[in-house]
Amino acid sequence: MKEPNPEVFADCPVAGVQKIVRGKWNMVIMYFLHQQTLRFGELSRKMPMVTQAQLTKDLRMLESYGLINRKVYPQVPPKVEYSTTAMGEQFMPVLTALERFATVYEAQAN
Amino acid sequence: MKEPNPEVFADCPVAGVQKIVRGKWNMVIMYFLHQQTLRFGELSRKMPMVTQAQLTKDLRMLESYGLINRKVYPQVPPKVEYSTTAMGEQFMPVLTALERFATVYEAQAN
DNA sequence: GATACAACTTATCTTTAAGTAGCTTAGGTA
DNA sequence: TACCTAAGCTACTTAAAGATAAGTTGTATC
Repeated sequence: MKEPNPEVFADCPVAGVQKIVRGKWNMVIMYFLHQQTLRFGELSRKMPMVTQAQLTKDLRMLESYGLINRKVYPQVPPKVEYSTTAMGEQFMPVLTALERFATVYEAQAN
Repeated sequence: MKEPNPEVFADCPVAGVQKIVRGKWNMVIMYFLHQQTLRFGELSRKMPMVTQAQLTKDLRMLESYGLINRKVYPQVPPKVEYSTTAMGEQFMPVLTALERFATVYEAQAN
């Protein structure tokens, strides 16, 4: 989003990371994992409105973006822990900014 | 996003404004209108990959959220100007934060 | 032998977002 | 008379995202 003029701005850096922000649950996941490392089940219980299938997809997506870590313990039953990466922490200001805006917005909408 | 614990956080303030961030073109529109007031056609020409129908929808959506103004001049052919509202300006930090993150992200992804 | 556990898959269905194409309006110009 | 303009609207189609429900795995306990 550096170039106001070009007709096609495929080079816009924001375009590349927009998917993170456009996923319905990504922000919530990042919020919880920013607070603490969590197992799949723990996270799932914090977000009961999200199905396991969806949560799996979203976690994989965030992992592929390098925002979260996925640590597997070879056990039975399985144990998998999720945590934010350094890059994931860099993302937090976006969430904070949105949260701040939301607060202002709700206050005005009375 | 204030409450880490509750099972259902429908009261999360972010949920209410998430739609703004989840629209594919809303950020781009806000970016351009933040720079200057623009007519529909001018904006459309800056975003040639967006059809007029879609642009109309998105502008109406942003207007309904109170982020942009729509000023109609009763002329023929019609003239309509779009600009950001005070609330719209409050939204800018979100875009800035995302832009900053995007820059860091692209740099690392090399 | 049946049931339970955690962390998934897989398949299918529904919803939402986005894209495409053509129509409209009212006055001005060729 | 026909065509052009700006800023739409309408109807339709396609694609993407999300939701639902059931099945899988390998131990371990009842």
